Amino acid sequence: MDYNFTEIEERWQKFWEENKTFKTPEDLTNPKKCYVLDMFPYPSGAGLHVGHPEGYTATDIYARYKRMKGFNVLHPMGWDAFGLPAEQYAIQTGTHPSVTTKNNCDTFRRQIRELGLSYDWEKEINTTDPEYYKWTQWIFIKLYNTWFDEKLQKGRPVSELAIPEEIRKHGKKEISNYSDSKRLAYYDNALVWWCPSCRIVCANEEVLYDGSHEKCGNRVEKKNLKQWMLRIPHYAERLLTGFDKLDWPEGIKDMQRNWIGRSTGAEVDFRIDGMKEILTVFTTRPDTLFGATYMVIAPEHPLTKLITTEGHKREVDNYIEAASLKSDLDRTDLAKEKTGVFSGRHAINPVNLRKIPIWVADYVLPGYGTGAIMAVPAHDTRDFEFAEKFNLPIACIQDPDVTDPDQRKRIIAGRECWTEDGRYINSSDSTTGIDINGLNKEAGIAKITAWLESKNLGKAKINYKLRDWLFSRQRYWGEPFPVIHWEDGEITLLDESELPLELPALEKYLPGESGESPLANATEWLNVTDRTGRKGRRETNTMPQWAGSCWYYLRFIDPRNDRQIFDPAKEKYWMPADLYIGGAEHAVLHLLYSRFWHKVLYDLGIVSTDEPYTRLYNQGMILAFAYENASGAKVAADLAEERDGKFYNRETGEELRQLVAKMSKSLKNVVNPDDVVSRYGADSMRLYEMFMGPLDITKPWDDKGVKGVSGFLGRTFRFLSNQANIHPGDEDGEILKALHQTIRKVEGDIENLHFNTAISAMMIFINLAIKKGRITKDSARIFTKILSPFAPHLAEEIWSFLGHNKTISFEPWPEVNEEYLKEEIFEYPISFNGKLRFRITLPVSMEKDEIIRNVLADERTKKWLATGTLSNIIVVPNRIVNVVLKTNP
RNA sequence: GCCCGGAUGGUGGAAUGGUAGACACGCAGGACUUAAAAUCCUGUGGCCAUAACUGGCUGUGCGGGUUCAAGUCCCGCUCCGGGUACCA
Repeated sequence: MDYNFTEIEERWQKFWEENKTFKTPEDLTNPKKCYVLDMFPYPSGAGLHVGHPEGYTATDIYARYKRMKGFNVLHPMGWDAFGLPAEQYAIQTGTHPSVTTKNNCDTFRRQIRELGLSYDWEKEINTTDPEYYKWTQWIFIKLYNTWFDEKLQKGRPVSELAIPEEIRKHGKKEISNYSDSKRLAYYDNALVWWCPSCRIVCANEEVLYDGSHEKCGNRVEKKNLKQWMLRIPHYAERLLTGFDKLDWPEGIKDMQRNWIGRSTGAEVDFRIDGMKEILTVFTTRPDTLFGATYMVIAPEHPLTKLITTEGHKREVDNYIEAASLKSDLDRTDLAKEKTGVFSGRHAINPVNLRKIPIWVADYVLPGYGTGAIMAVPAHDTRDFEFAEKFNLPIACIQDPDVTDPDQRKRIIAGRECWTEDGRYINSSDSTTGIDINGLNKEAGIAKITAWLESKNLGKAKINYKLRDWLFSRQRYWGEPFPVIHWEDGEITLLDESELPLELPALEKYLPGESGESPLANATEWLNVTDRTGRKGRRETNTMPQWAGSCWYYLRFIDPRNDRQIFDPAKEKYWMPADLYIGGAEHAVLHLLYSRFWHKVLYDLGIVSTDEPYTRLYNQGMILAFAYENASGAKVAADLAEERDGKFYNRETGEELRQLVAKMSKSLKNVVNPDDVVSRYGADSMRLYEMFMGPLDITKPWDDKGVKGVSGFLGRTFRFLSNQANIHPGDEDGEILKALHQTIRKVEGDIENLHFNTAISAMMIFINLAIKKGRITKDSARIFTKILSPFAPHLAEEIWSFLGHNKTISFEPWPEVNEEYLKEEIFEYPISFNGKLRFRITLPVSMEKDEIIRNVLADERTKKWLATGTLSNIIVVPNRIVNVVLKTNP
């Protein structure tokens, strides 16, 4: 019988749908549960590309396997549908984004269904559905009403915030300001990145290092705008320690650790000569205080203007002005050439009471640490560069741990910078009584920090790079904030009962050039009046796209609940997500934001776990071959033809160059999953996606590879669907052994997400079975079961041939019978000095001595013994024998 | 610059320190066919020897090292990919 995949796949997709095969079990008493989660997609107009099904197939195999293992499985899919493309389209055509979104979701859903992915569609969610974003707004209210208790390291309701007497006596306004200063969500003037092309503010995270917007590639500018911010840095420590119990790739944990950027050091107070103000700096190297020969203060620092002396005022003001006009791009661009001016003022180094000049320079950033530094040019490369340029003194205070005597001389003379360890020199002072000479870095840091603390001159301090999260966008197509700004300046949030606050209908979606959201045009929606007649305006910014994806995994648990965000009993049962797969592009932002929200919800008792995703895995990117001709013009991939290892344009015959690159329209190398499905079938598509290589690596799509797996499925189908090949007798020993080896291999590989080798194991089995010509019905059943998570349509079809009328999806996963795997004999590789020479077949139970006797007795051994003198024989039972010879000269 | 990956046949890739190249593509030869496609069978890292069976040398980016034994562990590089960027 021919393998008619189209017919088979349609039939089973229909069957699963009609029978609600993959409906999530309602019974919460099964102790075995498995929540298998995909990063839900943004439904773009282009439809699915082959990168999507990679992760989806992996989770699908895992979910199907777990069902067969007796687990209750939650495997949902939904749409992260707020976002710019639908809004851009609305601006151009006037089509409401919800229309565009609905069409795109329909396409995605159809494509996903056609891949035979076993999602429970009753759990489908859409972040743009008011019934969904109602709860996004609800969480925002929770964030607003939460403060972070440093002592308990825990978020708590603002109602539990103790107001200090000091504040209380200043009245209501001060009290309210005080709580606002503690809330996890706050509204403030912020110097923010603004993309003039998208007319939107961007989070720091969305601005690339070259100063361009990651979404559109255009240059961003700084703008001062009133914005909503979230105090994620409060959770920095918890976000770091949370990793300990997570089964995540180390690389992703590292990326998040870098992003959080914890650094330990000390804050040190410097007196300013002739003023009562104190200049506090943060340093990771308090041990180098004796080498601090000048200070640098950021132009934006509140003390900068104050400390500047009359004679330097003009110069400093000009510098501040210039720095404020510079975009951060310029600031980074000029990184190679540092700039700065002298303030005219000196600070007093607390360790030796020497006066050191205070400079103003923009290589010190206002947002990190205290916005001012002590400069130790001898032991910090940036300070060294600056000092060299402006002829500032460089005082080496550390005899470096170097072997090169010339280098050591240069360092001690202050002609070269040394940032590693060494022994302190010139690091004592009789007036202040501190002395760290002779110590190394670790001991020096400890001693100086303790001394600073004892003299009340400073304290140990931990700093983080992580900044407050800019949480508003000047856009229409996002969640509206449940916020009203009153004419008297008060800000109130809607009551939970007033949610959702729906997006109003608009005629024009274009945002204002000054940073006004298009919602400012929705007059009727915008203006509100309270009972007392006080007038107010709704917040016109909307939430960023991250908002909806921060918590969607929670709504999947109970998506139709209209009274609660979810039923707590269900949350307790299903959380945390046992497996979460998606692209590494979300390694930092989505995962960090999402963990942050989750921890807040945990602190408030809304969720039962501290972390949302137990096991995370990143699929690699799928690249594709692209072709260009001699002049560099791209040629569509399907026009390229290979002959003798060279590539030619099928139509013009000109020679082409093959490239491997990301799929893109401009390279004309996009592979459309629909084409693959119609040519080879969904099962082949699934199998190829998994067979290409390890899930986590970047790999190129090659149509020829699909042929390989499709051939395997065809052979399997033809072999197992032919009654003549299925016999009623006892199973052949070799087949039985291979079958059970295959079960074990496939099971272990699925658990480890090594799908490529699982597939190759199944290929090996089928090749053997075909060679043998027949197998028993039992073997056929077992093989069909282990194949079913990978190629579910085909497996269902064969399962029904084998006489079953129920779905294979819940058949128990076959057990490995160790009896069949036992070996009587082992073919020992015999090597001489590590080089394999020949093999001897011996019983597995044979003792070492006996093995050695057998090896020595072998005719072929004599030949090799003649090349040297026998010195040792290593026998690793059932593995290898290595004869060690001393070679004759 | 710093952090993290990676480098294995013509290609994608396999290998708990123990038989390198599983499986698949491609290629070559053969069967079926009027022919092609499809399908099936055989071979396939490189080099050398042999009529052949077979035998030898060599081989996992480069250079060292540890070990009876290294693709795998250690040290030093090169190149490629990802992240990050004056973070004090």
